[in-house]
Amino acid sequence: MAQKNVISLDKIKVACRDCSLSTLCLPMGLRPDDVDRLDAIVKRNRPLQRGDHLFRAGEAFRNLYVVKTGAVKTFTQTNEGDEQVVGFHLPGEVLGLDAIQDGQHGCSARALETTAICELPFDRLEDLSSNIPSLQHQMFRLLSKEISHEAEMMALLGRSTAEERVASFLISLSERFKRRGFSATDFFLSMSRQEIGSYLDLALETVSRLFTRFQDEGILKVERKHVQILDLERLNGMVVHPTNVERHHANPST
Amino acid sequence: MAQKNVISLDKIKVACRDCSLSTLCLPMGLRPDDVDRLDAIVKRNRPLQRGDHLFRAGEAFRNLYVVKTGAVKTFTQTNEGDEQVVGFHLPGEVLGLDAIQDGQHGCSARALETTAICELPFDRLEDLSSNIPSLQHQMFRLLSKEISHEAEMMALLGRSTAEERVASFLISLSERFKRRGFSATDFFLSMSRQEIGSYLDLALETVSRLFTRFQDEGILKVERKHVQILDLERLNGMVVHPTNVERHHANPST
DNA sequence: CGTAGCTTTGAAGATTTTCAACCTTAGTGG
DNA sequence: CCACTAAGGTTGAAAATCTTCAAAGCTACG
Repeated sequence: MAQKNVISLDKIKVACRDCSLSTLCLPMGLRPDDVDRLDAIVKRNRPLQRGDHLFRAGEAFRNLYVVKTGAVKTFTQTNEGDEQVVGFHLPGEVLGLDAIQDGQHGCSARALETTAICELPFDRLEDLSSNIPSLQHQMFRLLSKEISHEAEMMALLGRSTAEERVASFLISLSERFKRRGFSATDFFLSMSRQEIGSYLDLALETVSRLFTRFQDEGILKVERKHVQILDLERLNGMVVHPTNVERHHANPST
Repeated sequence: MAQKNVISLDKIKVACRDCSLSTLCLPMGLRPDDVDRLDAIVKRNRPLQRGDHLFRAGEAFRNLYVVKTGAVKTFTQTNEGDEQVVGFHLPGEVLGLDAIQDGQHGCSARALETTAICELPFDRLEDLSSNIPSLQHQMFRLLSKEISHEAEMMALLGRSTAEERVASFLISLSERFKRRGFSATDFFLSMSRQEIGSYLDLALETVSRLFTRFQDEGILKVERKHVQILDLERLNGMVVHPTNVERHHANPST
């Protein structure tokens, strides 16, 4: 036990610097000593292999998880036995936020490839947040960000043709890779066409066909899991963007 | 000023008891004096009329809002000028949680009918949360609940035929009315077919047709905005429910 | 090298949207 | 009090989109 702690204390800091730290702290700085206090509660486990579960629907909620490297999918299963992909989680992104609510995971999470994870015991995170106002603020922002992100996803699933959905999906991946320092135009999909389809509510064949079409149109180069975006502008042009400015058409009440 | 405060102090408590209180406090009790401290920051404005804005996309975020009576829709506008309904908010439900993230509202909110609202200044709520651990916990739960709720919505939009979507929509309304003490089987829709369609990503005609069909099948009685659910069981049977138990089919990794 | 698991592609079928017309209700003003 | 209008709702038919079913190709792994 003691030994494990000694070993992990160093590792923890390293782990924290590149995952929980960037997620929880960077957006609005904590004081260095507060960062250390946060570091101290982070746990880092051995990497997950492709197909390993991070948690399962119905399990008790204890930790938030931050993806360090690799990729994770979250999903539910319907009473008809098939899987519904709820989300894909890339490095720097947090899982488990939906489970705070009732202390139980509402979906399962599995590694799509070899994946390193940081573990944040939620009860300790709450204690810490009580004592560090700026951490509390970060936590609120983190949760809020997740809400915004899902609202965006809904808007995407909401107003979209298959073309728009696949385009949005690729743009989303591109932006998320970019934010974490990877190439925005050349990356590998860690998920199958099936999983993409489940996520976007499209048949896997439709996803495949769209990839092919985008390639024919010179927008992409796709070779199985390897995607290169050749014309990001045209891809962007396919999706309907929400504006922040409300247009004034006759207001029913005034 | 002084007079306004005197007047509002009483009103506030009443307002709080039936909106922010039930949302923020009831799920896991705060101590009575803490409830009073929460009460003290709640503001209550004059009711909104149908069509009035509660906030607009792009505005600075200052407050969370709790619907006391009535109904509110949130929506964005696309660069093509049409409106995308993001959510409907019934009594007891909270708006604005997505805006904590970057201090700016990402969608607009408008009253669908005459609506009373409680206003919670977020900065004061944060201060209070720092000092009242159980309130902080409630806030985390509240945010998490919103995430879960949106994940559910995504799952709904995700794996659904038009029939499932409309059925789920009605079930959702039914449950939310029930939770707040209204009839679960007899209610008025405060939104138009157009708005329902926008929310569910269906043409308004499709929504209308489904209502008609459900009525022909004896599941509903619909007369414009007035809906009666005659066979909730059959309605439930239409939607694919997520299970909490993950089925074991061949695990790709083991 | 063979098999299993993705992926791609084609063609038929189902669902949903679009366009258009018509109906109903509530509100307005003659 | 009634006709008129505007907004929302319903209904039908054609067109577009997406799914399903089926078959075949490709890769990776043992």
